[in-house]
Amino acid sequence: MSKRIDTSKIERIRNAAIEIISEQGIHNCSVAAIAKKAGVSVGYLYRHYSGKNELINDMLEQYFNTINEKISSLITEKHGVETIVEGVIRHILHIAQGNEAKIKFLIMLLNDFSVTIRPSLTTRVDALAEELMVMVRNSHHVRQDLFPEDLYHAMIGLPMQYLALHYNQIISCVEYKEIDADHVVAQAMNMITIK
Amino acid sequence: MSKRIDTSKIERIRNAAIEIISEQGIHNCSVAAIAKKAGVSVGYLYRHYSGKNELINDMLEQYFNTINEKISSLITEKHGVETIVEGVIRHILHIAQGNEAKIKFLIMLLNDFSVTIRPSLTTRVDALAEELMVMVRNSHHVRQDLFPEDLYHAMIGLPMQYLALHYNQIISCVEYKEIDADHVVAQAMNMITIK
Amino acid sequence: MSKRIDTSKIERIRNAAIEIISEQGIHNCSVAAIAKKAGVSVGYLYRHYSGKNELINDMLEQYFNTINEKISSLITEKHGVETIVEGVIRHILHIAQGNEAKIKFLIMLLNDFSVTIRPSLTTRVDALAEELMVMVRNSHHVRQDLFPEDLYHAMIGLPMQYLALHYNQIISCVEYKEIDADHVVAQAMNMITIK
Amino acid sequence: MSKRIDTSKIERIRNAAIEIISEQGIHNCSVAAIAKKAGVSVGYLYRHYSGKNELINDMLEQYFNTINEKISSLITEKHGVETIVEGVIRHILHIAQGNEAKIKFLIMLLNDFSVTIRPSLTTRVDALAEELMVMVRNSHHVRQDLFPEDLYHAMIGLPMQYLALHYNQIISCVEYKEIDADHVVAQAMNMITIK
DNA sequence: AATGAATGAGTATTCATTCAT
DNA sequence: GATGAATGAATACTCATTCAT
Repeated sequence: MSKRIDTSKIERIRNAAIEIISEQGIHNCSVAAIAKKAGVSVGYLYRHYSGKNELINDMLEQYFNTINEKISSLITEKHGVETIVEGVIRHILHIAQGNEAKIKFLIMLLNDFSVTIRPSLTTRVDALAEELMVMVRNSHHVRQDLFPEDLYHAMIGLPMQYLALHYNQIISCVEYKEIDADHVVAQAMNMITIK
Repeated sequence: MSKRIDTSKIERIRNAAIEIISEQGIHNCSVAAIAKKAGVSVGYLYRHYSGKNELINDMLEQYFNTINEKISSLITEKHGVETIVEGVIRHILHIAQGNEAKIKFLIMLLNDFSVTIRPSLTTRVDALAEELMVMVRNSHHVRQDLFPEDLYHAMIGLPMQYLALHYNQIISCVEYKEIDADHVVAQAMNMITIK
Repeated sequence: MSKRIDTSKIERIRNAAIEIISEQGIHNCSVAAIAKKAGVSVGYLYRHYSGKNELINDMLEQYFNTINEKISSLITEKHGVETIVEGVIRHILHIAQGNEAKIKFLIMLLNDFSVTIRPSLTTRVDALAEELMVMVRNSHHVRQDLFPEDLYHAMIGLPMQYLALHYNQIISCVEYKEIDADHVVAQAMNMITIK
Repeated sequence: MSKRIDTSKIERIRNAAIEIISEQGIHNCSVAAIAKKAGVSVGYLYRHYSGKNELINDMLEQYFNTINEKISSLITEKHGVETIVEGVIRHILHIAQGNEAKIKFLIMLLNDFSVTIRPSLTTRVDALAEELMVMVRNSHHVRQDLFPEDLYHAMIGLPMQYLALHYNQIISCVEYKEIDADHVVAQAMNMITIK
């Protein structure tokens, strides 16, 4: 083996970070704790990230980009807006089933206004939103008064909202029920399609 | 005046706290900074709250309860579900205009899963949800397949989502546009009313 | 007793700092070690100094100023240049006898060019130098080609040089001999008086 | 060429080290920074020096020895004490003009009492001092009450003192003036010659 | 009751040193 | 021989909490 960056270590760092953050919040998540959980030295972490902030921002960008890639691939596959929205919602709920921490991390960070989102991420989201808006204009079943943000809410905000409620339990009756993907998709459709 | 707890001091503490937290996040908000901004001694703060956590939880409960009270009063006024949903949305967006920090604080805390929501709050929300569900069942215009959480999302989650996007700027084009309350209300209606 | 800044604690911090620094150097002198040696908490230290740098700079200024004050008082007492130079030399050697660490600290700091000397200190030294230069011009026994820096070297640099050699032992034969104040004074006189 | 230690690399390491140390102090000079500036791997550095301390001590010895060699060669050339003292002073000031870092490094280290000077250096200095003292005893123009340390101060301490004041700017008026070698030599002569 | 001085555990980050390649 | 990735102890500094006044 040549001396090469051990990607599994980086992966372990990321996993450790989202697990700790999703359970204990950004504050209460120390670099030392991440390193320990990842089975990596603190110094190693700092050789790959310039600091805690960069690590978190990188992860936010990377994980959000998995959603962006899903959107991208659905666009490439020539699906219609409705199918794309449905696909993204199911994708997000699917991730949540396999890796609760990942989605918790995303929801927490997107709603922590002390975190500054990188321009590179915004740019990418903007570009996708624009592509989708073009499709909207060519679609008969989709409301024509939609804004890019409406698509964002239908595809991403809505499923995340359902998940957040599931996690924070502010309505207790939701507790152990699985989230019904069909139901969330139906609500999203209500938001974007013509009655 | 009798020797009573000086509510104005408590109020100042709360206001100082949400302002600092909404701007800099929970972890960059020190108790000393809150006390200083509130013009109160650190010791005073600790005589009324057992610690930083209790202060934050108290505030979360109190501020969320202003929304609950709005719902309660609308129910008392014998409005229908749709009117209530609309009223709550407009209420939230109205608060946001007058006191951005308050809503930012609520959004941040409701999406920080390291914060444990007090049973007393959950109980209250559950009770209101149940009352609303009863109204749903008696309403012809409202979907009968709704769950309590759907009402929550329509009334509270949705406007907060619009605000969050406004604050975190993950779609940049939303930047300086004011949030259109009518549009948010319309989307909420799409979610809960029969087409 | 009223709540007042405990000056003895500050004094203990300073003493701890010069002792550690004079023995182990600026690097190798940690804030924690200073606090521990002073019998004070780290937090206490930080309530009085904005950081390690400020502490060190403050001490440098304060200790150098004890020399400045000596010069000042000798000027006020209407002594001639030669008497002043002699007085300052004896003062420095006297301090060294009672508190080796203090002088070691001063010598180390004045010769560590990574330490930036505060303008307030420079200003004071400049002013005293100017006063002395006026006296020089009115004195018949003193060389007229002297620069302010020559006075500095005669009064301060020279005794400190003798002490430094005593401490660093680069000439071993000096080792246990006491520094002969008369000898140092004589050398200083050779530098400033007319043959 | 045979497999021999690559002296140019060692030289580069030393040059890198004094440059960084003279600008930023010992404690802000990391081994990694030295190696990088020298274009050498950290591991290479450690194959030749047992650690940072040894590197610094070696450099101190080597650079101080360039002065010793100057003294030695002047002795060999049969110069008198006065000529030797003058020669050394001019040598030091000359080095300072061409390589400020080298002299700064020497001054800093000689006045940092946490640095232990190696016996090998002390021995050499003592030997030279003894040789010079013999010359002193045979010279009519030179004071007979001089100690070895007086010679040290006249030759080495004094010019370094002038340079230190130039670097630390504790008297600001010295700022941009070049150091006048003749003046320093004259002061040294005042210290060692009979009036 | 009210204050804010004092504490010290906890944090992010750096860097001398080692050692597998 | 050379390298530089990896380590983890050490450091400056912060801040929730306590308690004497």
